[in-house]
Amino acid sequence: MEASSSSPSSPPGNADSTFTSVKQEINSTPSSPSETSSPTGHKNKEHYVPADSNSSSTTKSFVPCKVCGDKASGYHYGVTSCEGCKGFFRRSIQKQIEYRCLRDGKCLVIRLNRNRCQYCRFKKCLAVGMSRDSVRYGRVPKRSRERSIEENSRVTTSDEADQSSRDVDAGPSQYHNLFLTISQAHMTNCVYTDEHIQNLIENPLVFPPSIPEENGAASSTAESIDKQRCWLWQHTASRITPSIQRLVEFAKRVPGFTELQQDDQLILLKLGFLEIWFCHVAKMTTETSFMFEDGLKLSKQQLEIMYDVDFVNAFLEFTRTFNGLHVSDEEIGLFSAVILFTPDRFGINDKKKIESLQDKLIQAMKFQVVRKFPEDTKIYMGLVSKMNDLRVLAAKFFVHLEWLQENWTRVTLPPLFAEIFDIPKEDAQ
Amino acid sequence: MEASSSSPSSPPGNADSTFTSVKQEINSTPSSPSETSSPTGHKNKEHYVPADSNSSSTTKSFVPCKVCGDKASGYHYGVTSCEGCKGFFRRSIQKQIEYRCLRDGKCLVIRLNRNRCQYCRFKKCLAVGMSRDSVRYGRVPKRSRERSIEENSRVTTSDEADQSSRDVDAGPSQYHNLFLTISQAHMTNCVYTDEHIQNLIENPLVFPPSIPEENGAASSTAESIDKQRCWLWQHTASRITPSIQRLVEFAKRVPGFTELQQDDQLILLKLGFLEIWFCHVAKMTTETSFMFEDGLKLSKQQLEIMYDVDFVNAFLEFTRTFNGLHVSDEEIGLFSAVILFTPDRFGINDKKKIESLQDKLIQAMKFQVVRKFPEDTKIYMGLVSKMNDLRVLAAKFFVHLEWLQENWTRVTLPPLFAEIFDIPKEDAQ
DNA sequence: TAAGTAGGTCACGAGGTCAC
DNA sequence: GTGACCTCGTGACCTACTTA
Repeated sequence: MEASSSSPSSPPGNADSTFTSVKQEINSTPSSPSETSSPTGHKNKEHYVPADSNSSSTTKSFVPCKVCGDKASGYHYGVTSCEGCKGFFRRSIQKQIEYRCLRDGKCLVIRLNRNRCQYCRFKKCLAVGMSRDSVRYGRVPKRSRERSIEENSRVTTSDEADQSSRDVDAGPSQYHNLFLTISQAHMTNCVYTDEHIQNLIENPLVFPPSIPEENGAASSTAESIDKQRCWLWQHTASRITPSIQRLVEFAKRVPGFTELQQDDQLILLKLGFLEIWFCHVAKMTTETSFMFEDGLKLSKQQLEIMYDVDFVNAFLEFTRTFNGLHVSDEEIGLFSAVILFTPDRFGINDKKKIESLQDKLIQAMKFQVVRKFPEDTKIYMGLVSKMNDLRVLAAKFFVHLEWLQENWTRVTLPPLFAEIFDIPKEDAQ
Repeated sequence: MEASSSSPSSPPGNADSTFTSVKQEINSTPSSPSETSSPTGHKNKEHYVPADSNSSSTTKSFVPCKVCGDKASGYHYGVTSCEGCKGFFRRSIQKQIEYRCLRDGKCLVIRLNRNRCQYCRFKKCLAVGMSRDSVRYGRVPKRSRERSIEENSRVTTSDEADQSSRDVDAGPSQYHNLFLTISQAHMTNCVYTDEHIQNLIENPLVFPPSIPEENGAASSTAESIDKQRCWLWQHTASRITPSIQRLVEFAKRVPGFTELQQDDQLILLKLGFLEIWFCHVAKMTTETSFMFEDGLKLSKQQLEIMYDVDFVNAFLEFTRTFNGLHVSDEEIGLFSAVILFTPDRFGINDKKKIESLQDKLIQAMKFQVVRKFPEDTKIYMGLVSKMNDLRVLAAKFFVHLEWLQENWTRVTLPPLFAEIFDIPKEDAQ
């Protein structure tokens, strides 16, 4: 029950011979960021491969736009950016348009909403260093390779094009940059954001006729309970798996992650996923029910069938207190990154590096939260204390996985899901 | 307080054993001119070392393109020029393209904007003497060395290859050439130009939570004031330092500077920097605030914490009147050169030479300003009178440096900053 | 032969276009 | 107004050629 102990899940050990699905996720570029939820239908020039992808992974290297996180088409006005932001910036400076923000001038600019506020989009363009002065004509010098590598490992969004003076200052503005980068990565990849869930259509899970429903009080046979459990896990697994994929995409955009050795990347993802997922789905949870990203709703009773009363109570208690902190989506993103970079996961090699990265993230989170509520460090402290709760909760969850590890033949599990939770697979050759 | 007296700063004395950072700045070629602010990513052939750097300094010899000031790659079409201008000129004469200027045909051609007006770029190419007739093939004769030296000391931009008829005229056109050379150097290196600052994102400095803000009137403890002062100097120093570097780059491109003995170069930079910096940042200053090149904004109250009411008032008064002269960026550049070549700085050896160089600069400035407003010598006189104000202002600033000289352990100061303001350093071996 | 440049090459990005 | 696609100018490198 002590939080500092490592997760009960089995260590990845020889990470080279296993976890093929997770590795695939890490190494392959996503078809498009969250293409699942929005069809922008990219067909950009594929020639923009600045890093040449020798940075431990990412073979095809998806390069995000510094402004909105969409797929960058090249280096425009001094900044790696997409066709959209390039065109928008060009029009803005050509016509010298004055924009105005209808809100507080702090809109988060991501692909999904980049057209909602021109003021904040243009502001972001400038913030990341777009400028007519920074245009680069002609062939790219060979050192672009080194530059992109170095750029990747730098823990900041500021492009190499902008004033070095900004780099001198390792303080607040760096933290804010880090916050923006991670917010963007989170908002692009997570589907449990306020925006995504506001228009959900509830869809309570009902058992099929083949599985007798326990509407009475007494008639619950052990057999029907077991069938229900299968049914519940089936649905749960198919909905957890996309979240794993998205976490991988998120992780790849957290500065420093792709520079870790691949074994460590795997361990962080494998042992961090659940804790992060709990944070994301907290807002989907009420006293009596839990809802997935697609509106599928499980009642508290159904949850208790899957797990047990003890876990469900612990889970509901966590979500209740976590929701009580009133953390914004952006902050949840930053917090997710902090959890991801937990240095003392079992089996980690380069603990030091992860520790220092987490340190930066924690500083950024502290800075962000304290800036928002200067009078009140309660939220920051609350988040920190939640890190322990999450470990405990995840440990409890892992216990219930034992049922799956025994009954894996009765549920069709996506490979990625099976791998991350150490569940045997069909083709165990 | 008398303007003719030397600055209270300690004289450089044995310049050989100290000021290593400043010397490094002087002697080393910049990775690229103002690469800090723009990533044109140069990696030209390094073999272009025409002067072989025996001119007192410049060991690696950055040679600017006569057309745009970018790093020259050699001698093309009779002119020391960069790959860009070489290719541009070749294409222009090959295709016999007729260009047109969308403005008044007087665009300043510097690296940052050389692609914005082909007409003015081509005009500049011709003006500096580019021609198909002037091509030089094959190995460079030994006399190149003498030529480069002579070329450097000549106070003109006109290349040695161009029509000698132009050289006969030592009057107005020479001043205009000097003006163009210095404008180019200034626009390339200074970040406080209109173009750079037009799209700044304001970023008011806020004290971190660890430093209690004095929002009330009475509760300002001496201790918190002191902490605030540290914080303010920290930010200021990290932003002043790049300006010092840029001034060195600027100075190296003012005709005659690199021919001075190194001790004199150091003294001019050391004692001239502040005055020049005040001129550059004047436009960033309003009645109530001051802004750095990256948008970081200090309130008048914060300035008064750093310095005192007297200095802040003097500074604001200077900026107010200086801004009232409505001097253009190019003219600020020329004025900066005039201030740089102040002959009566403490410790100067070759006063005569500096005097004669400053004389030329003053003539050029007068010529330039009077040409612009023929009916009105007020601006010229205004500038001249500002030279005294600047000395007084700098003297007042130096007094406040005493605080830093005592508290240097509490602020992390860049070596260059520490050196130019005589602040003790960690490794005082 | 060695040093050094004109001209060619082609990866790239600015700016324009137009269906949406 | 937006952004996928297009055209064309740009300039980092390269080769061929010139001259000491």
